[in-house]
Amino acid sequence: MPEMPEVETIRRTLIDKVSGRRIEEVEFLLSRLVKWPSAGEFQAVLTSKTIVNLTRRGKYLLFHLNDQHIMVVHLRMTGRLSYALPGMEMDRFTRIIFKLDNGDRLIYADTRTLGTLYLLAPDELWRISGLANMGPEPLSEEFSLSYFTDMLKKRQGNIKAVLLNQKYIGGLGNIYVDESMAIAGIHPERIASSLTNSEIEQLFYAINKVIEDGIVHGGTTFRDYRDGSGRSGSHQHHLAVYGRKAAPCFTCGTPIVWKSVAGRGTHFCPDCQK
DNA sequence: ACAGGAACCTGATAGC
DNA sequence: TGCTATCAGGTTCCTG
Repeated sequence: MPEMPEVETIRRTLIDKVSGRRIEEVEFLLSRLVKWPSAGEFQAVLTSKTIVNLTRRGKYLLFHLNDQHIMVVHLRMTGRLSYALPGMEMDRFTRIIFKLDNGDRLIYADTRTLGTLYLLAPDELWRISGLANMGPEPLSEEFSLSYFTDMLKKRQGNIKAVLLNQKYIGGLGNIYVDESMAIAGIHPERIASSLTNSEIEQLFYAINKVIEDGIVHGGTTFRDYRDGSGRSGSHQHHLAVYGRKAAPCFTCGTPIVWKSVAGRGTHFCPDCQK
């Protein structure tokens, strides 16, 4: 579910609360979400460790611990991380509970249970291929117009598939990809290498703008997404095409088309996007 | 390299 | 009301 703006919002709403907190106990309601090491070892190593920092790379959250280990969390489609005070009602889909030294809890909840957790030593990040092989992120220095241009010129797949591929750009997902293409006026089935320099520049601007706005608005809440304090985002009120199947395009009034592209539900204006 | 589909899961909703 | 089909902010693996 969450894309870079949502994961970044979760990071920002959690960092001050969890930093400096010692994990006293890890309680599993569903231990199979831990992919490395074994659930037992994950629990044993994590217990009594202190969280010293919380960072993000693409859609991954990295909890840095005082012994240099890193707990890596990927929320996939419906994962949620939230900070809970004593007496707060438990999320119905709570899967893992981290009990903290001040009596509060960090809750991992996940409806579809597709999320993944890892506990790694600093030199073990290669174990997560999606993290190790991730491309540059929007809004970063590495994600430059020249990188973007050179990369697209080499790709023969459709632009939608390329933008979703985390090894080329880290952090984009289905919503923000559709929005970026809408803003740039690019049809999702265009072959990436066929884009002109002018189109590439517009798309580059659109991607950065859409991600920046998404962060400013605290993410997009369609159904499951909540930030670290349990609050919804508001970027859903600023979407041009995503979730607007058959509704009139804000620019030309033509009904927004829904079609499966690159294996994902894709929204676009057939008139504005060429 | 790339496309398409399946798999991993559970739940909400639309349609009949 | 109730049953069925479809879809869902992701990623990976397999086949062609």
